[in-house]
Amino acid sequence: MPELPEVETVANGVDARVRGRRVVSVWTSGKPQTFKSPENVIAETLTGARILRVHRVGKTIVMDVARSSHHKKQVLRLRAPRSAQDDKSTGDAQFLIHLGMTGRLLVSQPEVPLPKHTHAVLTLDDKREVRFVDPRRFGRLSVAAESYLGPGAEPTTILAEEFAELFRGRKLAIKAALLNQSILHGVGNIYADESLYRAGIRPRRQAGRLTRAELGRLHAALQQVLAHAIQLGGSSVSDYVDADGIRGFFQLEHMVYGRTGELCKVCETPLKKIIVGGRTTVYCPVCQR
DNA sequence: CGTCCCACCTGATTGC
DNA sequence: TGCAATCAGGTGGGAC
Repeated sequence: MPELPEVETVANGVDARVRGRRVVSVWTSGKPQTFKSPENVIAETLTGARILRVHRVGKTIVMDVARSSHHKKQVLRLRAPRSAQDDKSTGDAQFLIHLGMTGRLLVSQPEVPLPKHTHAVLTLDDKREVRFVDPRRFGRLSVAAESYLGPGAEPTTILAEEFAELFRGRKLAIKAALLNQSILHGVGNIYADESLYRAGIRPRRQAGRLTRAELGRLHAALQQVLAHAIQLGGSSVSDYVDADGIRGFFQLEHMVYGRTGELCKVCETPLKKIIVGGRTTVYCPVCQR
């Protein structure tokens, strides 16, 4: 379920429900590849911690927590070697949740049965549970001591000049560049195709060869599409739901994604499907040049 | 280093 | 109905 608008919707929903609560216990599934930090480190970092807020960086959900001083000592003792930097740390930490393709982060009453493929449960001081559920197990959980910023630029706030600069000299296709999280973070297959359509640019065009005008259109289209999708709670393509179990509505606004062979809503030409950057890509051969 | 490609998983849908 | 093939919102590591 996971591009920037969906991740932001989930993060905001979880934030509204759990901000200020304390984590009293942590359970993890033991499926090794789900955990980027060792499971015991995740459990020990979060147990007893207060949730300060939940937000989004790129496609990653970030839960800021404050640990008690007693607990902080325990966790730091596990990390060797210790540095002076660690000793000066505030005792705050972050729980990072990447949803992969099928991950969900849910806040549930304890009597609601655990869904199949649940990989982590944080029990809160009011008995409710934050649950991470992920059938395909492409999602990842970790904890970090420092504030996580992510590798790429933030698409919702980047200025047009800086945006254009990201693609200078790049030989890869513009669609592949949009998907590359170390260039720009948060954009995935849906919003790459939708923004390229709205900007009138073919997905296979070399990123470094786009004109300044085209990059200006792409910057504007991408920001509009992301803002509109966030407003509608994201796109529910199959089973994506927010923290309340409610589907998004941006899928009703899709012009190309998932519409292979259907007619372009502007010129009525059949939409074409190609593979770019290893991903299915749909575009209008007439409207996109 | 930049770019490309495939493996990593389960489940839903399609096609024979 | 049954079973195999195909496809899916994403990455990360290895090859070139």
